Amino acid sequence: MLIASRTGVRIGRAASEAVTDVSGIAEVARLAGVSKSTASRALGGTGYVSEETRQRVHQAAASIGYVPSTSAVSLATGRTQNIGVVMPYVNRWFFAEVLEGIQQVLLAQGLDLTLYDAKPGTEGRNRIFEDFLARKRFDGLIAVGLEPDHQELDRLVAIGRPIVSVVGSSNVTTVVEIDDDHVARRATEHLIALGHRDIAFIGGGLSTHWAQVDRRRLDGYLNAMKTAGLSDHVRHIYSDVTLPGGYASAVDALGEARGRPTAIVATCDEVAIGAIIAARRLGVQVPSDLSVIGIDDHEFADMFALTTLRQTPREQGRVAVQLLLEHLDDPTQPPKTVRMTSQLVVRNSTAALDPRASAVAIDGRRRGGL
Amino acid sequence: MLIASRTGVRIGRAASEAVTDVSGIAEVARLAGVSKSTASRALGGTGYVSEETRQRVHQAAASIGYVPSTSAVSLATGRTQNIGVVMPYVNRWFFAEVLEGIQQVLLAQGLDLTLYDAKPGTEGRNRIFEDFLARKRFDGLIAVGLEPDHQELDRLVAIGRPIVSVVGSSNVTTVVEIDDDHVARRATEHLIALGHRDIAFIGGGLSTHWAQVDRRRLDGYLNAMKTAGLSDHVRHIYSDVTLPGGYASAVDALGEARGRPTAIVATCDEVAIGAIIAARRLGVQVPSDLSVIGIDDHEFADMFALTTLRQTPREQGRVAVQLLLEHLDDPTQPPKTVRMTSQLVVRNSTAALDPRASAVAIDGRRRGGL
DNA sequence: TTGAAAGCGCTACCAC
DNA sequence: GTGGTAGCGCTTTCAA
Repeated sequence: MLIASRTGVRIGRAASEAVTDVSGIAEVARLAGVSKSTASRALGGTGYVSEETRQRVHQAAASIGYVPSTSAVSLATGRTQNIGVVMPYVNRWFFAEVLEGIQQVLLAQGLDLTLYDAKPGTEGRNRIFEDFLARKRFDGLIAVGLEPDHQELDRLVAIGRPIVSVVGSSNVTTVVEIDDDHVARRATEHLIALGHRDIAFIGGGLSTHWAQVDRRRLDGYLNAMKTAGLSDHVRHIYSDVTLPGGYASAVDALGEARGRPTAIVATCDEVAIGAIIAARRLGVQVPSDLSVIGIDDHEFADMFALTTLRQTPREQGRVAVQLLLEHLDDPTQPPKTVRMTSQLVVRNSTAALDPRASAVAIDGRRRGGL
Repeated sequence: MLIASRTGVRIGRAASEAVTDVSGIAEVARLAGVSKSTASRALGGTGYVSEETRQRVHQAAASIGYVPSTSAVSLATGRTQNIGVVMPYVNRWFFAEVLEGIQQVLLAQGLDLTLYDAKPGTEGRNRIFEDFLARKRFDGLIAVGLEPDHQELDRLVAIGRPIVSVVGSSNVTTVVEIDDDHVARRATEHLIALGHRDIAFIGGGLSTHWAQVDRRRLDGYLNAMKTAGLSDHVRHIYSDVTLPGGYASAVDALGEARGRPTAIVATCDEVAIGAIIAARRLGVQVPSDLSVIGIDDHEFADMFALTTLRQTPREQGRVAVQLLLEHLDDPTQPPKTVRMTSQLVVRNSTAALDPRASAVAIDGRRRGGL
């Protein structure tokens, strides 16, 4: 096709451009026998147009397959009909799910989605904050798990467009999130209720990005342990917040039977699943030797029979768009925080503590303590 | 805003727009003591401007933090400085990797990325092809594993913008891909060289989307088997092309020792890893009882010691952008096909066939044959 | 209810 | 080298 155009492009080009040229709103107006303004009104649904003209204009538009030029519309109205989405990763379950939720409602609304992949510590991230966002090629912004630093936050505010954060813990923008502290606490309490005492927390620490979320979940774990009088049993296994990260850290931490926790609270399902795979590899039976609980309800959770606290990032994405659109309609609305609920899904990775295992664990602890 | 504007916004509007107005190129020009045209030339880098004026203009621009209006620029130049990316999934390793590769070079080039998530069989996909793409909010398009049907392909061509496909098998657009047939053949040959005869292929079939890629890989497997005189040993285990899909199908297929293949070629690493997890679950030792080879070199491959044929989707994404930009520079270029190489990565999921296992397998086959 | 005309902010052509 | 000026394609007053 392109090859063909090689020989006689001049003509092809000219012709094709002529076709495009001619199919503007002016042509629609001409065909319908009205003025540009009337055509615009008829098409846009704004202002008074007689039903008859409206139909005539619409037919004319349809007949030439009229599609308004987005840049012309944007220039004239100040609206881009486009939403920007900034996130640090797109290759992790949570982020991909949120993105799909966002995309889904944006498509239904006829709005475009411009993606900014702001991976922490990259040159690309700098450029996004320095150059890309300033272009304001969007009517509003959704920031997913961004955790911007001070400077970045300033930039964000400076663009002067409505922003909704998903997992943002921001007091300046509207936020959609779950109560991380509370969720981690419930996860820990589930284990405590099963009789576990030597419960470790795995996650956060190696990676810098999830710091805030991880910190809150760690706090939830610590609070639950403290409340149960188990502060002495607290243990934090540092791990990258990825499946292989959880695997690697768990392989290290679960190697010897002595001192091994009887249960693990993972900062998210990916880490939990990594830990389960590690346990299997080490011959540690889940859940009889080791209980594991996660947070997410990841798409792999079912396959690993993982007990977890379900969150629905896709829904969070949908809600984020909704809030953003509301704000676009009425910019006077103050920022709000929407807390999504989360539900315990019990599968088969957690079980009541085996008395013998307990004895070993307690023994291990004693030895460690002495 | 809209509500407000009805009552008395006139003022608010005017004021706020005035502020925006003032930081346009006209203001830059005024500050630099030159005309708008000169300012434009100085900023755009096009046309003759004395070094001195250029500096003065740039300073003026910097002093007020001038950022050109993208819609105005687009309208005037016909260029959007934006690239559209259409893909059916964003939550699968391959697609996420390609997307990151694309984003990476786009960011470096100062180009925006508009994402269209065209999940097969959804209303959203229809809207993308019917409405969104027709808006041409982009200078070019990258289609990743899209496998459009006839009608969709027509739409694609109709938008009249350059297109590059990643995994597209298209004769109308430029394509970046690996040689799926060849890669699957090499995977199969690796197993044959290790002495395996009962080699099954797992993948494709349940899902419709990957049909073409899967078909090509299946063909590669079939060809290798045929060449080795093993056509009688051919077996296709149908599986969804996901990790849980591979797991579920493998659990079904590997249940009984009799008739169990001694080796598996998976259509991709996700399926391969699913199969490995299933094998472990069933007490089938990998690689002593079962060899598994994949295609991808997925981020989990190392953790499962998976032997695989590496492909680098991120690089494919980068190359796709490069090709697109070249085409944008010189639209007369005919479409081409770029084949990325792929390399065998031997880890520990494949091993030479154990004579005893072979006997059992052959026995099983015999029984099946009678 | 409709049409004329004035921009939206920028580029690019054409004189100077 | 530089400065007018005419659009890019659409929306939106303002009059009619």
